[in-house]
Amino acid sequence: MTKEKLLLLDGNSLAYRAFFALPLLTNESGIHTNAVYGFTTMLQRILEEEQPTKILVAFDAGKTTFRHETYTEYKGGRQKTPSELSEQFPYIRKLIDAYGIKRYELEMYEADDIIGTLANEASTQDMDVIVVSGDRDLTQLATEQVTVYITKKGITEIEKNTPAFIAEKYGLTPQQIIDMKGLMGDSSDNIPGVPGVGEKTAVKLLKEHGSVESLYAAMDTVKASKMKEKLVANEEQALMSKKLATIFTKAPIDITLSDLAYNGPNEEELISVWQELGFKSLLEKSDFTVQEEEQAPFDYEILEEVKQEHLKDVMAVHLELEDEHYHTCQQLGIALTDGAKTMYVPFDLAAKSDVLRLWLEDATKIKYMSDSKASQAALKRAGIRLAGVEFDLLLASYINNPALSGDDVATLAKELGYRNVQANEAVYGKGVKRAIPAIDALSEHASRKAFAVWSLQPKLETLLKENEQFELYKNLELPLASILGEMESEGITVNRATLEKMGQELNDKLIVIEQAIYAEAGETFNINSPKQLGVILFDKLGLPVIKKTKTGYSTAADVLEKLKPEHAIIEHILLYRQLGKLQSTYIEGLLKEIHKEDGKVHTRFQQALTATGRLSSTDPNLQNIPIRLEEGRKIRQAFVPSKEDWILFSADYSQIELRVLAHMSNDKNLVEAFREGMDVHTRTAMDVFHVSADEVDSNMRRAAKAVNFGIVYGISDYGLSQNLDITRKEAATFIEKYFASFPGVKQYMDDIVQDAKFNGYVTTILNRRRYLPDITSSNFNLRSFAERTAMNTPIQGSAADIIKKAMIDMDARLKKENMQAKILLQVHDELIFEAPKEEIALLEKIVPEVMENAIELSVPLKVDFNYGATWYEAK
DNA sequence: AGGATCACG
DNA sequence: ACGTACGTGATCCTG
Repeated sequence: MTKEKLLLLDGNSLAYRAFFALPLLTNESGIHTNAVYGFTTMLQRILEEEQPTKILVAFDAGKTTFRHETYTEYKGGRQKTPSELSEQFPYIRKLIDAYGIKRYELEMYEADDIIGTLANEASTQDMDVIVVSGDRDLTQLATEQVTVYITKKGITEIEKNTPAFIAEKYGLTPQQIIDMKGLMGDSSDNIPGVPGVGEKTAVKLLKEHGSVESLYAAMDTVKASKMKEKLVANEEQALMSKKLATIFTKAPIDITLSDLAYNGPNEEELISVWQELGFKSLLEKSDFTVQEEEQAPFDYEILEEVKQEHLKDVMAVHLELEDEHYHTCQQLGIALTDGAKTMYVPFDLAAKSDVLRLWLEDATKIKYMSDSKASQAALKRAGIRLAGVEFDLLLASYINNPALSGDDVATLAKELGYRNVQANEAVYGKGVKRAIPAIDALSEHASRKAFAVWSLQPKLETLLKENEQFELYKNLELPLASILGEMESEGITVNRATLEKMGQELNDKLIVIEQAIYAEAGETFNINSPKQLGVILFDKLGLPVIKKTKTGYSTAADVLEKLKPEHAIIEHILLYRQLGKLQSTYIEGLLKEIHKEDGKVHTRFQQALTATGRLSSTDPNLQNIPIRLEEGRKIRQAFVPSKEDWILFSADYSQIELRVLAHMSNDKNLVEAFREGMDVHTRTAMDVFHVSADEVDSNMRRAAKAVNFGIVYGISDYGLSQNLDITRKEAATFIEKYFASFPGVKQYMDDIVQDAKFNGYVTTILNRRRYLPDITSSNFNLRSFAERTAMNTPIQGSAADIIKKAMIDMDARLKKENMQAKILLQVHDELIFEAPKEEIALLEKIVPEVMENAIELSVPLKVDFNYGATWYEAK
């Protein structure tokens, strides 16, 4: 075994050094990063050069230490730590944790004392010790075993203080460094020493007498001089100074050397911290991404025929797909494992195997999978109706922590410390080099995934149960996955001809507007380029600059809206933008997504993506089809039922988020408003403006509505002022009046932020969690954002819980009633169905009934509905 | 690849 | 005093 090497870092001192050595760097979110950056580069270098086996970073704990008992002025008169530095300490701690390095601080003691104590302890064992600090005092710890590294010139150079080095430099032993300081003092720590004695004198005296004590013992022999008078006059002060400068090596620490083992960084975590801080150069230099995981050998078999004996009652199953577009991509193969034997079946064989198909369709045969919805949809295309999924790694991992990104098995597994599976990128390649690998690599990759799912199932279920989230996962998300899969596979019919006709008309209009803009600008340019547009508007036409972005002038709609009276071009640009958006995103974009085979679009609902528990929709996104402006709303005319004499039926929750807020805050006034079936915005206006219901005009209601939105988002006066285009002060008054009228809401908002600070997370009605690590950040921006999130997430997330539950109940009810009606889409607070006309009456009864009773709140839920021959008409 | 913009709830 | 509304996805431009 190689000799142990202990690295002891003086966290505070190194952070200070780095801070003052480097210019004030900031990252994208405006946090200063120079101290963290300097600290990191220094740490990287030392790790590389020294290869320590144990590490500790020590920090100073509080302001007072035991030294203050000796001398209350200790470290007095110091400049307060600059806020640009103090805001970096949380990141330094985060970084150290990501490295897997232990850190420690102790009340009443300084980092020096922790380091001294551990260095001392290590010296009793056969261990090399390296101490790193920016503070020269630490050199007193140097021995044959302990080398003290002191940073020089900021942090770029290091001076290695061994006893020999110190002897050469000062002619003193390391212990005499303390005496030296006792005599000369230290202005930065406010240690007085003997006035008039500097380094030279101190060294000379110590060479002659050995120590402060012996110097005073031998004072009689010293020749009378000014210096002697000073020494005599300050004897007590010299002895006290020495005492203050002495590092205490018997601090009552409760860690031992064996706690300090260093096993390398948690790469995921480190990369994420570096990304957060914007350390691009370090990310590029690091070999983390290219580093191949050392793969343990893996045993599996490629089947040439699937036999009954291969298939067990409980197995992990992985359907390997060509890419994430599971409605269109090629299915490559199926891997199966029962933990003992792992098998791979090429998909062409699987598709032909009745044995395998029957097993996959058998709900009593239990399957553990990851992203079962993707598999369900891709199998359906091959005529296989997947059933019996009892575990889904993707969903379990998402419920456990929705912040974790990755959706492939390797990423999910790695987050749980399981590494015997490769990233898709490593097997398929990326960018233009991406290709389906040969059968041996492909089959092993898929097999390892199945095995990973098998291995992680117990662990995740335990984690979920510990957090009381197993119900949410098993009874909500898992069955929902199957329903969403059916919705996606069913798809919604889009009338190509309708879109193409709209596209033609739009195109004609766009050409006219484009010419008008060029004429008004006096030249042609790319209207879609904010940069070029900015030059035209603000430089050439000299319009007033209202807002700027990072990259230049802002030309966003709210800015242009204010510029409307200034120039005729503005209106044209706004119209060009509006129509251009419709053309590119909703006409051309949607046309590209229509499947030739069935004339439908098949979106993918991302079920494990949002931080709040909502779904999202991609390829195409069917959750942001225009509705607010009439021109855009017409796009909905292209969405039609799949069969003749069918209709589209749309049902949406009225004010679900405010109802959730009423329920959770239990605010008397808000609860009463909903129980009495009042218009909540009108009610808010009455309270805020102190008027009666019939005195509320449209402007008052509009303002009240904005306040209600603000409340849901985690209000700020600035945000509200921007939204309503009023002054901050006026906005603040609104908020004040709102809270006076709805004190329960105010109480809830305060409580939820407190809860989040205490727990580190917030929860929804069905116990969905969102962690908010920034809630205790010293960075104002980050903390404020986390606070607003703490207020908003339980509301948005609980609304998501409710509609998800409604979808499950709805699916069951449609089956129970033997209906042909199908749920096609979910748009956060709205469900869209298609059904034969004959079922309209029944839908009108059961849809609101099921949705309104999905979850019982202390206020009623209300559902509005409509139907028609197109989505446009179902309003 | 990231920013700006804009579509939705 | 600090600088903002919460949650998404698609398209276009630019470096």
